Amino acid sequence: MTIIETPAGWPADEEEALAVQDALRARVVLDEPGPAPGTGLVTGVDVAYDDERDLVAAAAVVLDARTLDVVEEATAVGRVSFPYVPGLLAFRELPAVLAALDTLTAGPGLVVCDGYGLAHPRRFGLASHLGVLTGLPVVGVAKNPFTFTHEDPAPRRGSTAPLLAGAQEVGRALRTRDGVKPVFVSVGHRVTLDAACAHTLALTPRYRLPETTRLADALCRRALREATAGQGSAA
DNA sequence: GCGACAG
DNA sequence: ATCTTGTCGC
Repeated sequence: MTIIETPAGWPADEEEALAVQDALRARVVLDEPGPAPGTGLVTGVDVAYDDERDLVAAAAVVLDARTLDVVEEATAVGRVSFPYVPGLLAFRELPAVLAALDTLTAGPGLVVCDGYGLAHPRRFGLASHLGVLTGLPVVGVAKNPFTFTHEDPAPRRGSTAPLLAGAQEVGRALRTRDGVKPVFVSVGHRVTLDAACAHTLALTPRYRLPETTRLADALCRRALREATAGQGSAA
């Protein structure tokens, strides 16, 4: 496991963060199909917090996209560097995620993260931001709707309903299990929405959430526990 | 102005 | 995100 270093020039407040989103938004690539679902590597990333101790832990779990077997794992621990602000989640999560990704031996392949990409107030959510900073293909799979309205998808696995920003489809509510609440998929970088949904379905043979998300979630929580173990909160 | 609001 | 008991169902 590694220690997180906040990237140089990382925004210190909301105003700077908004300016960064404005500057980077144009670098998002939306016209590449991305890797074929079920092939190569897929990497899940997630972050857990201990606000009490001002600690954050990130995990990256690399899977064989065909078998969903774990190929490699990485974690990183450090200090929280930005508060949670809706629309600015990337500034809170990415330093930790980047640190974890940096320690991977193999290329991560396609990255799946919790949260949104294009389906964002300024069309530059966490998944897009991560894609632009790393150059990797990234998709966002969120557990809850953000600010976009949508119809309820049909009850069968695979059914979708568009997330609409006016007339633009910025993402999809995707049913990954029969009769279970959908997940919310959007494009991050270098992947199409169709492919992002196909990847999400390939990663959900059994549960509502992608295996990548489940494994990364479990791993970053464990990393946080281990970082906390034995450490009193003495000042 | 007020409420809603990924993790 | 995180705090938390029991409970319903396969």
